[in-house]
Amino acid sequence: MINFNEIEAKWQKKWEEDGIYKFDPKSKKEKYYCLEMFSYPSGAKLHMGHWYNYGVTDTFARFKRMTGYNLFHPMGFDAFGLPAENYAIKTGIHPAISTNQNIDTMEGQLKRIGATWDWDYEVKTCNPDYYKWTQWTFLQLYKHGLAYKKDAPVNFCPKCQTVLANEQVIGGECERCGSTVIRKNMDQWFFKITDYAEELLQGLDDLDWPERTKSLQRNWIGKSKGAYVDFQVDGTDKKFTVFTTRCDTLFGATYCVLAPEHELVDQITSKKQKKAVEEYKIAASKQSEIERTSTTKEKTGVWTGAYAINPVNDKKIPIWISDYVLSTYGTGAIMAVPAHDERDYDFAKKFDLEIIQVLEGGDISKEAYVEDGTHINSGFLDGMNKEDAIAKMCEFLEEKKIGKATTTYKLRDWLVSRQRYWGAPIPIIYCDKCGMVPVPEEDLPVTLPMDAEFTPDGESPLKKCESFMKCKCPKCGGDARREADTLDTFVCSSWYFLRYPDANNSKKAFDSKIINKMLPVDKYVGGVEHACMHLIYARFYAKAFRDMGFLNFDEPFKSLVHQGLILGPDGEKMSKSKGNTVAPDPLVEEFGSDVLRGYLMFGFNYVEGGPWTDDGIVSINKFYRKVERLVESMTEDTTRIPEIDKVLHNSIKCIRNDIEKFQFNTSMSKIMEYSNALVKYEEKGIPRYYIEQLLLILAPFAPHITEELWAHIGNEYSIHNQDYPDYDESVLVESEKEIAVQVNGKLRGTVMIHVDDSEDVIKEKAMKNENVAKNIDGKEVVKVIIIKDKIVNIVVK
RNA sequence: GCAUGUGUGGCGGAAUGGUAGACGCGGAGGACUCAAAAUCCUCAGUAGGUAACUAUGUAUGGGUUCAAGUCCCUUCACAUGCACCA
Repeated sequence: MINFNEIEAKWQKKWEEDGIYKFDPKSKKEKYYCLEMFSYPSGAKLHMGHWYNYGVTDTFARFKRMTGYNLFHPMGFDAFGLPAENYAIKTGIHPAISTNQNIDTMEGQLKRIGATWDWDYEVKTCNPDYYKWTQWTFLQLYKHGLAYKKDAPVNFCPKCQTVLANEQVIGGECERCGSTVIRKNMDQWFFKITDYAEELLQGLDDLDWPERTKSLQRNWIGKSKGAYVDFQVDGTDKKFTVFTTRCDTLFGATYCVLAPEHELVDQITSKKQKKAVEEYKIAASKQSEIERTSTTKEKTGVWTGAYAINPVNDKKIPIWISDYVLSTYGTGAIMAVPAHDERDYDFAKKFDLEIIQVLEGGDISKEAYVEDGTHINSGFLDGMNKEDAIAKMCEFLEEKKIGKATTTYKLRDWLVSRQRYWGAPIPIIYCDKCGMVPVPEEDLPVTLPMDAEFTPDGESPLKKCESFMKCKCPKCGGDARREADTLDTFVCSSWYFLRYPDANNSKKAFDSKIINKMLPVDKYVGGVEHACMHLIYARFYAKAFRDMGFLNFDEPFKSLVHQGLILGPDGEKMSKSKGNTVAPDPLVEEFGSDVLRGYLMFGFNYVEGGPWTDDGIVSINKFYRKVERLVESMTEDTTRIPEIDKVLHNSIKCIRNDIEKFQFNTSMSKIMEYSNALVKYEEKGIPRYYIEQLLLILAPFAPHITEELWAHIGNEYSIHNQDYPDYDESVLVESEKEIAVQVNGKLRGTVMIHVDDSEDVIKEKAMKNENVAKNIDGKEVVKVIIIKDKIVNIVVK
């Protein structure tokens, strides 16, 4: 019996020495860029999720390799970030040291998977030779007006002591530590991702991505078509603009609401209302985001004492402020149509404001009518449906120059400043004379100092590091200060897939000629949790750098797959606190890497995942032992066995088809079917050809075992350089076939038919079947449906 | 509330509108063995029947079709995301 661990170590060493998986840029074969999301070296250990992601995807990569592609399959580390820094704060070990230690351990563990990664192209984002180019990408965005600094209300996590991107705030809480995020005004760097909102949305349609992920991104981008409408404040020359998706209901607008933060509030508030308004504003600002946006909360608000003029009927309508209007969406001001909007209805009822019905239907004395209906009480819109009324109203507004059709997005610009140490410094210099000056490209990288004090206190750690902060202005040469914030780690990971194919280029971030040939990534595999962060940022980067002329493509990931989640044996998410984690390492020790990989492929639907079972892995072990036994029964007989040929070719056909769909479980089951067919001939001995085919079809699934057995039967190294078996359709054509016979759609029997049988013959055979005859006896045959090779359905009355 | 996805044996999970439950785990029976392990063979959705077979069955209720796990509509449950988004 083979000792799986021994042979795995042996072959891994040999593969590495021979460099058999090294990418050949000069190859004539078509490239295939297979990429897993790179790993974050926070914990020192690889977990089951890594194995599931990397081990299984490697089988796919190997299959591509054996089917004639020039495989490019790199791996690297997303090495900057908070966890490493927090770990450092706790232990006192410098993040540079702990991160590199973690990377070393993880590399060792990754290598035990026996994957086809080409480590020559490895990328570590915390190395200066990488973040130099991250900084370069920042400068390009800056140069093209896509990076800007702004004093703005931002999400601040009091525990992590840093600002967060919108994408990192989950339900008002910090994505990392769960603290309640507070809002704070700070001077921050942003990337103008909103410039690409429409393109990011449109581009989704053509991507081979899971529907769920596309829907998450669509949702996040949050396109909404509507109109701006200007309202004059009565008795003044001031006006404000509202955003509405239903400008057709303007005749039903009986009041307006401004967000408490709206700039006009102070200017229009009457003396009498001043105190109430001030108090309300203070109360609103004290609330956390969660309290403020709770849907169950009762409506609150205060009248400003001012009136606006409804532009369609010149009616005076009161202007209120309320926290149910958000300053961050639309214009921070709304027109309220209480008859047809639930929120406005609640508000109007509470404060006894007028309600005018402008759409037919419902009973507005009880609740808001939010369905569609014919317009009433709406002047020139009366009798129209929604679409016509919206069009007509937009026309009216534009003609009168008091509004226009527009589109808004929920997507905000990407906030990239972080008041943390372990990240790429932002390459900007502040000079008293010249102002804000970008670091010249030739001065990159702006090196992260190793001796900074990084205990967080709300200030950027780098600010306290004089040796870092002090510099000369690149323009005038005078004394200047550096930007003390670092870049969000998502910036580092927004372009790493562009670096890989040209990873060792010391002159440029990447050579466009190479990148344009090697990208887009053909298959990208990773967790769904990145749907609205990494995956949207990376798309933005590709589009921005296309517009700068660096790239000739704009969608970095043509085809995307999310692996499911491997749960604990109890069906719950694995977690240390629940004590239900299953670590891969001991399993590799016990069964070997091929067996673990095998179970991960066979035991789950890849995109769904599911609970771990120990029995499952044992079954794969059993299966590979069976393969070993079959190999032992090999003979040099050269005869062919038609019965086995049929199973073999069918299996190959199914596997080739299923692997493309990431259906490793069914692929494995087809290999099992084939080996079951061989078992029948085990005692007589199995001809060499069938054993070789077995090893070849299994090779991407169990790379070490098949390599060993391939050598064992005296074949030339390496099995992984062989072509993957193909099938012959003609072998699959059967002269005789059993098909089902139904009577009125119910199965009543089966009959053997011959390929040459005419429909009449098939019909006759079907009718003659004993049980079928019994079921149609005494009834009138209305119709006989014959689907060749599949089924006969006899319809009787 | 909105969006997306999921719902199939004891379990993991299969099924281009065409014989539901492939493959595997677990289970029962048998072969080999002094015995066990390993291995091999057979059985198995559920109910009834010795059996042939019959009924029933893919969350729910309806529909389209000669034929529905699959397509359409209703309801329910679970998961994920967004959420006072005007």
